[in-house]
Amino acid sequence: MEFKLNFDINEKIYLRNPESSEIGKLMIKKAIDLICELGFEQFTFKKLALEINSTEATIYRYFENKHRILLYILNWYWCFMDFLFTVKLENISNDREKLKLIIKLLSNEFLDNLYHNEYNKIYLNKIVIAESSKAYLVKDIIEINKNEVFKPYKDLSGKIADVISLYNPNYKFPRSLSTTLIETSHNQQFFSMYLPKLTDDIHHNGSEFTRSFLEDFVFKILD
Amino acid sequence: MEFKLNFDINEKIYLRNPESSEIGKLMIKKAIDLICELGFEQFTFKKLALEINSTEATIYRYFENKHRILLYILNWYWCFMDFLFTVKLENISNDREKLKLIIKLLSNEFLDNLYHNEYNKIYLNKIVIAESSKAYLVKDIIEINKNEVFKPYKDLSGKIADVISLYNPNYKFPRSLSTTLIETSHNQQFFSMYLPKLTDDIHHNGSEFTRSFLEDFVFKILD
DNA sequence: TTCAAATAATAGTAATACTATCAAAAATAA
DNA sequence: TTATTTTTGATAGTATTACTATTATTTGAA
Repeated sequence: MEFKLNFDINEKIYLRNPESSEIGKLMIKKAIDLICELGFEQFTFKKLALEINSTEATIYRYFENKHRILLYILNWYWCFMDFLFTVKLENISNDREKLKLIIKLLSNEFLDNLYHNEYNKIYLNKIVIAESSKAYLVKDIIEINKNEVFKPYKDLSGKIADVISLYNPNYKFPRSLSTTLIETSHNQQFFSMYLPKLTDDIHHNGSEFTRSFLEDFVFKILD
Repeated sequence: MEFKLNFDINEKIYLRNPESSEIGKLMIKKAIDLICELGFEQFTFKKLALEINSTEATIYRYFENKHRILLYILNWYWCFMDFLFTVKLENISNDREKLKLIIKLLSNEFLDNLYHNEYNKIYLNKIVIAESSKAYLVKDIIEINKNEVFKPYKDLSGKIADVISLYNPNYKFPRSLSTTLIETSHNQQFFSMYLPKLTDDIHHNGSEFTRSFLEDFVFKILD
C-alpha cells in the first residue's frame, strides 16, 4: 500500500498552486529531474516547458521565477523530512537513539520506498546537497525571508535543536549545532563525491561516512 | 610601513594575468566591490566594464567568464589566509593555542590593517561568506577541479587538519573537521546576519559568536 | 449548455553571455 | 628614435535567458 503525501507549501512561494493541476504536478516532477540533471544555473523555464510539452508562459503562471521553483522543491523536502522525523522518532523514547536516527536521516538513509513515489527522492536528495544553499545565498535574502519561505527549514532545525537540548540541557548552542549538522551533512556528502581530499572518506562511501563523522562529533560534543 | 602581498594564482584560472596590468588590477578590485554590492548572480561583465571605464571585450581577454573571476578572488583569499596562518602560528608552540588562533582567523578577526590594502578585506570577507560555495556547487565541478583551482583551499584545509592531528593524533576525521570548521564559520556568520533563528546568536555579534561556538565545538570534539 | 478559467501558440523586449573585427594607443625592442 | 608587437577601446553582432503581452483554443464546473 502506498500513501499520497501532501504538504501545505507556503502560498507566497507560488502564483498558482502546482498541486492544483496535472500540469502543475508534472512541472514539479520534471523540474526535479531537470535541476538534478543540468544543475540549477543551467536549468531554465524554456527547457522545463519543452519537457512538459507546454510553454514558458504556462510555467510563469505558476512561479515568478526559477528561484521560486527551487524554494518550492526545498520546502517540500523539508516538510517531508519533518514528517519522516515525526513518524520515525515517535516510538523511540531514548534521546540518544533519537539523535542517532536524526543523523541517519540527515545522511540520507531514508531512501526506502515507503510513502509517495511521486517525486524521485534520489534526485531530490542530490538537489538538496548541491543546490539548497543557493536558496538562501541570494542578495535579496532579507526580502525573501519576510515571506516565511524558510519556515519549514527553521522548524526542522528547531526540532533537532529540541532533541539536542533534551539530550543535554546544558549545551549552549543547540540551534547552531542543529544547522551545523544539516549543512555539514550536505557538505561532506558533496565533498566526498567531488573533492574527496577535503574529507577523510577514504573508502568513498559518502553517506555512510558522513553518518559516522556526524555521529562521532555530536556525541563528543554532547556527552 | 606597508607590504605588497603577491600570490601566484593558478594560471588556468585566467586567460591573462590581471596582476600584469593596471587595468587588470583595477578589474579585480572593482569586481570585489561589485560582487559584494550586487551579489554574484547580479554581477555582470558589462557592469564591471562600466565601473572600470572599459569594455566587456577587455575583461573577456582576462577571464573566460564571471565564475573564473570569483575563483580568482577566492584563490587570492585562500592564499592570503594561508599566509596569515603561517605568519601568526609560527611563534606559537602550544597546539591548543594554535587551534584557538585558527578559529579566531576563520571567524574573521583578521581584519587588522596590517599588510596590503589593495583589496577591501571587509568586502572580500562578505564574498567568502556569501558566495564561496558557488565556486564549487556547479555542474562541471569535475572538469573544473581537474585544473587544480581548489588547491589553495585544499592546502589551507590540510594545514588546519595537520594542527588538529598534532593536537589529538587519535582523532579520526581531521580533514572533515577542518572543512566543517571553515564552512561552518561561513554558515553561522551568514545565518546570524540573515536567518538568526538558525543560530544561538542572541546578542547579534556574528563573528564573536561564531568564534565561541566553534571553539567550544572543536575542543569538545578533540579533548 | 454555457461561461469562466486555464492553456497553447505566438510575438516581442531587455538583458546576459558571449565572439569578432579593426583602429588607436601603449609598451617594448631594435 | 623609429619600428613592431601587444593591448585596449569602440563597435557590432548572435544566441540565450528572463521575462510580459495578446489572442485563440481547450477544459472543466455550474
